[in-house]
Amino acid sequence: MTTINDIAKMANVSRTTVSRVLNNSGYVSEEVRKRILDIVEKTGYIPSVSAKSLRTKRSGVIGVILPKISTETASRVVAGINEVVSREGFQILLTDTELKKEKEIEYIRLLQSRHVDGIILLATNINDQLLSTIKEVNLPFISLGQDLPGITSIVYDDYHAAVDVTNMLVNKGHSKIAFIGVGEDDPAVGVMRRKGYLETMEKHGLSVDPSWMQEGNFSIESGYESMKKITKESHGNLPSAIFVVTDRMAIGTMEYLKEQGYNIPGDMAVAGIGASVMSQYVSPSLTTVDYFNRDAGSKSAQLLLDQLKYKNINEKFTQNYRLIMRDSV
Amino acid sequence: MTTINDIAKMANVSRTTVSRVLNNSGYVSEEVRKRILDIVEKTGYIPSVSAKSLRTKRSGVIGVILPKISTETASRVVAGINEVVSREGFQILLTDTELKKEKEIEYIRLLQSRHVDGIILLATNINDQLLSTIKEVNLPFISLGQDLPGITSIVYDDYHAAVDVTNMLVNKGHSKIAFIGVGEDDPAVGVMRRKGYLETMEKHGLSVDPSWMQEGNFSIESGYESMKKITKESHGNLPSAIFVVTDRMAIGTMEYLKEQGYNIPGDMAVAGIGASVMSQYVSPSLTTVDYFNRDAGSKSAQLLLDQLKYKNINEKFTQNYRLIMRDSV
DNA sequence: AACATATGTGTAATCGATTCCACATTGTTT
DNA sequence: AAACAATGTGGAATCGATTACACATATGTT
Repeated sequence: MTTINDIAKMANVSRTTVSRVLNNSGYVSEEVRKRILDIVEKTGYIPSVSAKSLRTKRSGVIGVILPKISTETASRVVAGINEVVSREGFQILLTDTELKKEKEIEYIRLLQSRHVDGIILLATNINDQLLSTIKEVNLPFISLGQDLPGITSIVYDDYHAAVDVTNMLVNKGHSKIAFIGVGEDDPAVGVMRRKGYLETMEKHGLSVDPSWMQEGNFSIESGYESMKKITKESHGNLPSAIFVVTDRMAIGTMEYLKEQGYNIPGDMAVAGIGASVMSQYVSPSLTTVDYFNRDAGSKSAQLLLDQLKYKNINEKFTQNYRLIMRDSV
Repeated sequence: MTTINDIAKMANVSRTTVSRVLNNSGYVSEEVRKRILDIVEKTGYIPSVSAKSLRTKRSGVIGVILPKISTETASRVVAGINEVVSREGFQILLTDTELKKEKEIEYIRLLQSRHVDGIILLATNINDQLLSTIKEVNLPFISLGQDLPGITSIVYDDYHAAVDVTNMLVNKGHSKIAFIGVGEDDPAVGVMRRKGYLETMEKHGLSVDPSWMQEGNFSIESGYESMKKITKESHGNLPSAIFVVTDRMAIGTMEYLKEQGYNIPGDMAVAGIGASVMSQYVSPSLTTVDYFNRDAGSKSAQLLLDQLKYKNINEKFTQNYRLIMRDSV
């Protein structure tokens, strides 16, 4: 490896001067600058990031903590983040909690030790230990998808999206609307979407049979099983529409229905959330909500970079969304 | 930030001793070890990775270069890589070339300057400059998906997969089989899959109308357009089956066919490669080839770690695959 | 008892950059 | 012509770890 000292020697200057050229700081004569740049070019010299970051306390890396790496949402968000940060010469250090809560905290600490310049967390839950860890590491921090108190958060409008979907189903003439959600430890997906559904049903004076509310775990399979449960447990009091809180589970739901010979949307209307590519190509195509994940990713990244440059702002942002009407309703 | 010096002072020892405790090297009395560990625990001290890696030349990070971050293949591969490396305490530094070849080289250099311990590259092409750059950085290196001469590569068996798909279509009674491929600068997807198709057609003595061979760019849209071209340009000599080299393009192909009122597989059989989740849920479900991307990812990671520990092996591995018969054929 | 070996700890050099300070030269202002 | 500012360059400390080497003490072997 060639180092700054090698370059200095070759150019017959001190390493101070080389550093000045490389960082465009201080005075350097045009002649020397050119000489140094030529040598840098020729040797393909690249400064050691470790040395640089040891000295400057900045690494040019931002840490991203994902609940699950191989999901469409995650990869869209990462693409959005990458778009912004790479433009400014930053790199992404990826970590995957595999949906285990303890790991969120563990990875925050780990990223800190790696001197990342900031962290973007896609949390799946909220707890005190998580919050205090975030406070402790004291780094520019963005929460994406969950509203973490005291921390800059950019959240999806889960409540209103759920309200809109439910209203839309009601407006289409449905009064018996079922719901497949996820666990309540996830405030965004588990709590807010369910709340939007329940309150809208109530507002319209529509009753909800207990058997109509099932809980999945984000997988296609769990959507399939939940739908099966509804048909089994509702004893003839079958809903005419179902609101499933994620596209993947909605796909599973549709699979079961199709398998059982139900017509979609004739016998049962289905709506999801997520606007996965798949939702467009299943048949019938799935009515869903687009959360603009990629935009959410770039926005988080932008906010993080802002925090890095200026103050530690603590603000809340709500991402907007769009209901996509398709053939499943 | 607390440093090793702070810990040393608090424990009334030299930083050498602290380092020994932290790295389990050399002799340290049980008493001192305990004293130090207690302090480390209490202060939440984490060693600076920059300092450590400046001194040791190892970072605990492995670099991954992807052609496109938000694809199913990429996220599966990354999941596989992550599974293996995180188990050994390594982190992933992600970069995305956005399908631009120059960036592959640029990122290799960049990862080098970040002192990554190794690199996994998902290349989309091969050229001399790329090869020489890889030689120069002289790091444990794995190429996934392309066979790079002189470099440990783990490749998909594109040729035989294409042969199998084509044979399968022939065995189903098709003799007029079209093909949608990608550009030839991609040796794996562009060249090998086409070769498998052409040679198999030839072996069966089947002719290929020039209009039956189109080229897309991996996008769903380009599959749609290619199919449109085939119907337009074949002047009545329409194929009865089509082999599309990626699932996404195959989905686009099916879209066009369905839109035009063709029956799949009655009027036209369609086969893809990739086993995307989507392929399972479109209708009709798509016959495709499963490349076990996740396994390929973990295998690459495992090989990289092996190289790190032992020698710089230079071997070639061929990943196996599986033809999945579904309803589109 | 003499010597070798094992155990425990510290000193100081080192990794490759950045940056404060000093110093020299040149140009500008009074 | 003296004083001052602007420009250009280098010396040396520094960031926070690792590690070769030296040294002291304890233990074991003949």
